[in-house]
Amino acid sequence: MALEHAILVSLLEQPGSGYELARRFDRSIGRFWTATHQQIYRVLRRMEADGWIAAEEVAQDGRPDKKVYSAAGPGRVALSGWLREPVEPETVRHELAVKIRAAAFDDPGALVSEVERHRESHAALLARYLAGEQRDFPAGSALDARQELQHVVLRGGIEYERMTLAWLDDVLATLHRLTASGTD
Amino acid sequence: MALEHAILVSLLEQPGSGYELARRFDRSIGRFWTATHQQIYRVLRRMEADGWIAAEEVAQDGRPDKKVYSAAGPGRVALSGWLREPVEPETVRHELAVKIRAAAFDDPGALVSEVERHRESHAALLARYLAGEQRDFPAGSALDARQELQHVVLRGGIEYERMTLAWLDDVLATLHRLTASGTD
DNA sequence: GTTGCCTATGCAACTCGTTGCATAGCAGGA
DNA sequence: TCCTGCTATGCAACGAGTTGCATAGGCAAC
Repeated sequence: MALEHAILVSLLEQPGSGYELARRFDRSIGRFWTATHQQIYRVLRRMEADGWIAAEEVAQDGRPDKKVYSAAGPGRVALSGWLREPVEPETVRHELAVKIRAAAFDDPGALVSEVERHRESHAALLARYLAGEQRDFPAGSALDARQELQHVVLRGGIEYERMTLAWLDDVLATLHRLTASGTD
Repeated sequence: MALEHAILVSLLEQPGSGYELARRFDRSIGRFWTATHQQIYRVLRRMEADGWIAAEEVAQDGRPDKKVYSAAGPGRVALSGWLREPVEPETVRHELAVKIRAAAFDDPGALVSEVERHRESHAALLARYLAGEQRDFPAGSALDARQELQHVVLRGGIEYERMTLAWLDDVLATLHRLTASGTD
């Protein structure tokens, strides 16, 4: 229900085509709102029909034409209204937590490599976040409102990854303890 | 795609009816996997048809009859196989983060009360987690494998809430800084 | 020179998840 | 007495999200 709003924010930050948006959703925006190109194209058409965004056909040489969208007045009004609505409770889907509880009825050791893979990918993500922070928000630089808000969201991502890494270490230690005593 | 597995884990921990499962998904399991009673009933029927679970009709007095489900052999096998598969990447839906970035194109002050409401509900959840931890896992008690794994999942929830509270304070401070300088 | 990848958009079919409603007996309070 | 709420299950319709496939030109590598 809020993909429209995520797209609007992205188009306000920078106009772009459906394809470009899909790539953004693979990178920056996708950190907190995922979407495939199918969803994006479909929602873009609906948003254009509703007047939330305006499209401009752009011919390119050596590449297919593209439709560049940008946020229109009604879109900004809709975003403003949405901002003032309370957020609906998020639906949680924490598969690893389910697996950890499931491991009690199977071999806890079977989860170790899985958790280690998670640990690696979260460590890599943290490194990327930290590099992005140094690049975009170097210490002591003056930031405008938009940058301040982007930075606080990024700090949230960084703290989330740090917390997750520490927890995964805790999980690994627990699994090792259980398999060590299980094979005694 | 993994609601089946979450239900299986819950039934292995304790057999129960669809209604009872729905209530568990409002409480413990629902912390990391949400589901409505509609989803649960539909999936239960499919799982029974696939032989993953077995149902037993239980007559009650003063209450409607219920069907009590428990995990069957094929269900345990399926769970074991699933445990050994890599988890698919989770789809992230972090509405508040989208709103924070959206606030750059509107009034950041409009978000303050929303973030404060979030803060309160996360503080309440943390308190419940900590109370549950003291109740179920008092310091120095000997735990079996199942309890150890439940505890490490709970510790994850606790650390997540702590991290989130600290971040929400960071968000509030940022919003206040922006509105203070904005109205100068 | 053919194979594979990138840009760019889209259809069709499907599954998953949500919402509203229905049934039905019992318990408790206004 | 009527209204509300709880236990217990379910149908029907809809909307959101996923998956597979299609088109179509250009580019680079082998």
